[in-house]
Amino acid sequence: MSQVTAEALDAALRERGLRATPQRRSVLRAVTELGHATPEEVCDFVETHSEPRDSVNLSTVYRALELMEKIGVVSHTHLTHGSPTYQVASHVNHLHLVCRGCGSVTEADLDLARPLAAAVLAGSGFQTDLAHLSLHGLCAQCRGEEGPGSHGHGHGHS
Amino acid sequence: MSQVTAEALDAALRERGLRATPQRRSVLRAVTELGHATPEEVCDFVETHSEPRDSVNLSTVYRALELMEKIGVVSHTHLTHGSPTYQVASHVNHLHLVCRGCGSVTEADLDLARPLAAAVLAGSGFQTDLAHLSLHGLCAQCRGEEGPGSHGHGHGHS
DNA sequence: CTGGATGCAAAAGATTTGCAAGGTG
DNA sequence: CACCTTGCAAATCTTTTGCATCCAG
Repeated sequence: MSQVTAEALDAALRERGLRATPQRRSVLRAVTELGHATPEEVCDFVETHSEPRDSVNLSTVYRALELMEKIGVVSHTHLTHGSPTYQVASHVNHLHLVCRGCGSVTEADLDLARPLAAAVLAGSGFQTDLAHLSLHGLCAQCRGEEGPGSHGHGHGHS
Repeated sequence: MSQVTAEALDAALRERGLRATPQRRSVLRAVTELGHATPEEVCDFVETHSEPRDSVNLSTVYRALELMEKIGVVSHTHLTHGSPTYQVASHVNHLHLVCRGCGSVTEADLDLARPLAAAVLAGSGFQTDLAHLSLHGLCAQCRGEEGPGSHGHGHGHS
């Protein structure tokens, strides 16, 4: 399946004696539709796409995200300096390419990383969790702008 | 070069009209000796390994780290949820393997990731910055403990 | 000397926690 | 009905800023 449904969440929760609540479903829906989002973005999304009375408290979002990650429904990655971003687990068979130029996040086939994971496992006995893998660098567009011939860093920019 | 010396820092700074100060050298030394460290760890290290009067203020550490990253002397990675960790740039030919079990950080040869970087570049035009690459997962030891037969975490699936 | 750098304290964010009230099973 | 969840507010932590003072060049 390529989409985590409310029922799936529901089931996963009950399996563990946890409760299926409307807030948790809202959070999951937000993460699903946003693709990848920080706790705050999730909060905003829910607030925007529901009746005012259906908004979810930020701390509840944090708790829901942490819980859903624990039961494997979502996973998180560090895209930038600030907050971590969450994504639905079914969305996890992609590498995340985070551009330090424009901040964009694109995806690539996870299979590309399997050889690396295999090599690391063979060499160090370390089992890579591919769901958390994100590559930082420059997207095609920003590469053009920063120019290949430059001397490197030091371009003032906060 | 396999080690960033105080003189190298000095030079890199002056080249850009910036000033070489004892604080910046202390920070660099801390990062060098610690291998990888958060701003706070750097601060603690300096405080521990110098006369009390030579300690560096935390905000100075933040500023120094940011500056040194900009001029390419150090680079940072997100090892865990919390603070980012910095490492000297010359120390960058390693992959970081971050264990979610014990929190340990070990290293592996960066060359292992070059094929991946090449594939991503070819496929998406995205130029991976290998200096920022870290893999999350379970180290050999923790794999043994969490054991394949355990109830595990979110291996579930969607 | 001059302008960049530092320390300090306060400001701004991000995340967590305690607890009473509310809702799910 | 029992107990997990939520909302809210306060407590923590982390990172950033404003400014007067200090020091490298």
